[in-house]
Amino acid sequence: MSDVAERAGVSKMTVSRVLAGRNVSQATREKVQKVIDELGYVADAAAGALSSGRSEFVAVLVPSLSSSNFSDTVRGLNAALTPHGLQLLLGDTAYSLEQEELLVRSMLRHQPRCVALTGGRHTDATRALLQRAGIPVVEMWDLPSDPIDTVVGFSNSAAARAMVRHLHERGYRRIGFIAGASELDRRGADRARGYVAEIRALGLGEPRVIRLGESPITMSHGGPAISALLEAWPDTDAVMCVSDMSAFGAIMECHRRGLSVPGDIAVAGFGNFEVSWCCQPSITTVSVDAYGIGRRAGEMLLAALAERETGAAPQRRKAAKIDFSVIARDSA
Amino acid sequence: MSDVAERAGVSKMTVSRVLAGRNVSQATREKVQKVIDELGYVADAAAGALSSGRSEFVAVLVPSLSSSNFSDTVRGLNAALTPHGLQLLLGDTAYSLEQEELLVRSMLRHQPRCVALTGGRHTDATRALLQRAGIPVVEMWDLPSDPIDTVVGFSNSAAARAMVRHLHERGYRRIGFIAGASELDRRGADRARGYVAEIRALGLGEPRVIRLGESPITMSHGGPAISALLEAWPDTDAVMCVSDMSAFGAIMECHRRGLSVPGDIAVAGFGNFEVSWCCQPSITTVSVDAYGIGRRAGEMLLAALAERETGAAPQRRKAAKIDFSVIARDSA
DNA sequence: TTGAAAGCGATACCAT
DNA sequence: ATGGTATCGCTTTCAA
Repeated sequence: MSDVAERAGVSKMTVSRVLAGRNVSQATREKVQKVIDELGYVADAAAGALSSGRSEFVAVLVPSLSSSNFSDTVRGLNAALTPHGLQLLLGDTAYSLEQEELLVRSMLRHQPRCVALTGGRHTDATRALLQRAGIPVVEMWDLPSDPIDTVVGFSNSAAARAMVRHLHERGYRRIGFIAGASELDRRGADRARGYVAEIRALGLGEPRVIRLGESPITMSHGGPAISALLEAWPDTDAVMCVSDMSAFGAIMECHRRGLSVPGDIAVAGFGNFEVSWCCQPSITTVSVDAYGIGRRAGEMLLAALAERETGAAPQRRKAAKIDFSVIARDSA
Repeated sequence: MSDVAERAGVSKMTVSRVLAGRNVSQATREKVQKVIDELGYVADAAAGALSSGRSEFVAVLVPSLSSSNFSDTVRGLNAALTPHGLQLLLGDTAYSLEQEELLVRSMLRHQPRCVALTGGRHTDATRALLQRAGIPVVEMWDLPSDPIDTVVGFSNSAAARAMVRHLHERGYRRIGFIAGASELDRRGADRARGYVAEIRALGLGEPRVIRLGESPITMSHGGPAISALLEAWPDTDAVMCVSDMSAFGAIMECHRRGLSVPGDIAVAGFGNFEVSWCCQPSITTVSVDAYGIGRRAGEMLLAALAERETGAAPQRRKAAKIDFSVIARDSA
């Protein structure tokens, strides 16, 4: 920057102002910009951050980067935040709260302006870290009862219950559920709990739950899972899956077995992924706006940031409830 | 850090050394660590970067975050680099070279240790910026003739030609190709070119190319595309798709039309995505190890970094050719 | 093994 | 509208 200043015959401060786009006369600005371009000068963000005490980072933690719903959420966050000059610092927790804690700690070193987390469960240390950092936090994809700060999500359990009711209304009575094997995926586990609760509420007998495969649940888990389900409860007439991915895998397995969907067995998914409406038969599912969750979360963080900027009284914590809806298609 | 130093009764330097895990006596280390934990102290990475002149960032640019092959590549990079304390700075170029330039410029501000780009084409300004930065660069998913630095990729054109030959060997003679509408996806365009070249080489008549949909090409593009193809050339007996996603969409459309795959028409994909082997019929495709590309790219960057560390003579630029192979399945 | 001082490259703040 | 100076929090370097 000194170089630029010298060559342009101005002070460093003026160069800094040109870069920030603040009160500088047209003539000076052009003169300085010319030198910047000639030299290919790129300002050092670390120095800027140190000096101003604020970075342009937003820490974002998702359970998996290769799961289409979370990458859609990341796109939403990106869309909301990038125009404001913010840079996402992305972390993949692999569905582990410990990994999340590690990543939060590491990201906090970069003094992010705010943090977006997935889910409503975190280690105590994570919460403490975030508390101490004193920056806006948003939790996504869930509705925790004890939020850290703001929330953008929905009740996974309620969404699953809605699907059970849908299947019940369609006349299905012997409904199974295909879940992941571990409790690491809290949202998946919540869906399973919602299924069980509604099955009980409707008096549909004992829940039929198959737990199979590590998160993220993918297409390839669906086949073995529905096989196991039909083995355990051969008279099952409908299957709910924790995700459209496994629903698709389950339907493909039905094709292989010569079972018609929904004729012989109905299959429902969750998430309204692209495959659910491209698949033949199209898959009945719960629609959740993954991109919208990210977008909304981004907007809430921006609002919180703006609030601090203006020194307004810290509003009370907000929770944005995201709508979900059962989309009836061919498969159930 | 001063706080910690004071409370622990040592100097700032000692605290710094504890954090870096360098020559500090066991007793001092424990004493300092205790204070750090008590205070919940988190070192400021920006200050560290400024002082040491080196960050822990790696800039990574992909055309799309919500495309499973690129997110697999990102996972590979992450797996290779994270254990070395490096932090990915992820950018989504939306298949635009201009956007890529913008992101490179913005990321260079953080003084990344190295850069991973997708594809072999970039604006002149991007190349100049990277040149000036003087840090290791890797280009992925392609084999450019004029690489910036190192390369981890394969020839998309050769891969497409291999698939044409496979279909030819299987007896198909009237082979079409489903591509995206724009040239923005260079790798997709290369595949289309490879298809045309091989069709010509084998004397299979005029190429039959349908260009439809913006990148990233998804499942929903496949149905309309194969419809258009069959409208233009009703006697087509095999279709190659630029991606497994569109191949899947095309197959689903065939089901809807009552066409059997591959009986009435064969369909081949590209990428060996999960859907290609879960789908019924399973999809013949070109297998490319997306995760491996990322992993390998990460390792090459680490090697380049280590080289500079030791001050070794800058090796000549390396290009790692990634294998691809045609996987024959049920659909073609 | 530990400490003191200098400085990394920008911005905030106050002057002019 | 522009410039001078202190300073952000750490690491490097050198000394003890």
